[in-house]
Amino acid sequence: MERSSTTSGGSARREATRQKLYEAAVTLIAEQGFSATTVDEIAERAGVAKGTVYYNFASKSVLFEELLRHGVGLLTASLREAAEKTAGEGGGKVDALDAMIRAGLVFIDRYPAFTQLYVAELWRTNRAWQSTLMVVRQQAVAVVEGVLREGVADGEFSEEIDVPLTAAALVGMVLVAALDWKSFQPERSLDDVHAALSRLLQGRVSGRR
Amino acid sequence: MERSSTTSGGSARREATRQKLYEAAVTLIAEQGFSATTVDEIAERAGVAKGTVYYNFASKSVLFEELLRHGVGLLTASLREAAEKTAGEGGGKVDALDAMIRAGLVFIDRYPAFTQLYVAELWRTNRAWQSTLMVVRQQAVAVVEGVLREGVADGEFSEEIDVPLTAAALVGMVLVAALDWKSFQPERSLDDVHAALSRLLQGRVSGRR
DNA sequence: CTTTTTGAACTGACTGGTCAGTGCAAAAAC
DNA sequence: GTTTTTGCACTGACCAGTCAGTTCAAAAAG
Repeated sequence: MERSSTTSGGSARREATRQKLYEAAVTLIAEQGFSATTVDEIAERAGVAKGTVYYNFASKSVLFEELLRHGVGLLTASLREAAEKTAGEGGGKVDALDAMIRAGLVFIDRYPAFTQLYVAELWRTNRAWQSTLMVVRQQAVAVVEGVLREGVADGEFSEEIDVPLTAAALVGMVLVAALDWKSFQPERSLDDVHAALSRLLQGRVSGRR
Repeated sequence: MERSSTTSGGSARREATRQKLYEAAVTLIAEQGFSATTVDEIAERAGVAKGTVYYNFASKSVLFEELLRHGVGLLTASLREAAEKTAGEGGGKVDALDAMIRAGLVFIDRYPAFTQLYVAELWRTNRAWQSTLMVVRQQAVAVVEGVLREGVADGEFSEEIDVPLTAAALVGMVLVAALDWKSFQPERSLDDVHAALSRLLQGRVSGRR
């Protein structure tokens, strides 16, 4: 008998069903929230019987937790890749941060619903999946913190910066700007948004051009 | 007889009950989300019977909407005051932004639950109070946008900045940094957090001290 | 001053509906 | 032959909203 969770076990067919369920759940939960989304809705949107949901996941919360892990895994990989690429090209840490901002924007552009849902749940307390969220948050923020720390060590960034706080602020800057972009002016191009955030990152806001 | 507070009649007693319900609702909804919070819980925490909730508010959603309006009203007033004060002191627009960052932090420090709940609901779609949220969001962001626009007009900020996007990014920076502060390192002082964000705002991250 | 009336505010048991999760036999896929 | 999916009926808990009745302070009447 299969156990859910780890990536290795499932057959290709099962994996496809799981994927469909993730996709259905992510948009519904992003729109309505976890509690307001019913398992029947998820099954219906995925084009699958309700029993199948429970054959593949132990419960609604477990489905959600695995969805979180899955999504943040993608984001983290993408951020890391961006940072490593600029390092390979001999860019400084500012370039690495800039590349990560872009990677973040690309991610949000591709998976807006996931981002929405993540933000909505992250700072809640007293929820079943709280510990999962903490782990998953740390994974993503750690990549940014890593780059900041290396920058301080290199002398590229001031020693006075507060690494965890600055990392959180940078993440927040990208997150909120991107969600606003998607929600309120979706016609803007990614490059446009990226340019605005780059400018802010590099302190080129004050002072004439 | 007492005659005070907001628009339209409402006895002092009634107003006090409403206030208790707001306070009970804000923490519960911040912790658990709107749908997962029951009216019974809100009533119990407020020390009031369930019927009283419905005597004072037409429905659970209406209670929530009025809570949102109430909270964002406080924030907006606080931001505006901060901006005007620096203007009176002859500070530049960067000082105004800095003062608003501080005002934002003070607000979040005082009402963390409200902030949490606001963030969690802001980017959801298809919800009953969607239009309320939009109005209320615009109120707050408009204050920041106003200062940015004035700064561009004065020549203090580059003409190339994208006002709405930059405003969103600044709000996000403060929001996420503050929520992280409250959630994960609550022992930090407000000044500490403010200093870190100021540094980021003024582009004093890169380059040795 | 005392009694009666009024009505706003509040109460909590109750109702009708919803939903997570179960059970299982049969079909489909592999 | 085994794994996975289906379809559907069922249960038990939970919950938003209702409503008939209670409380009580202040106004009106005596």
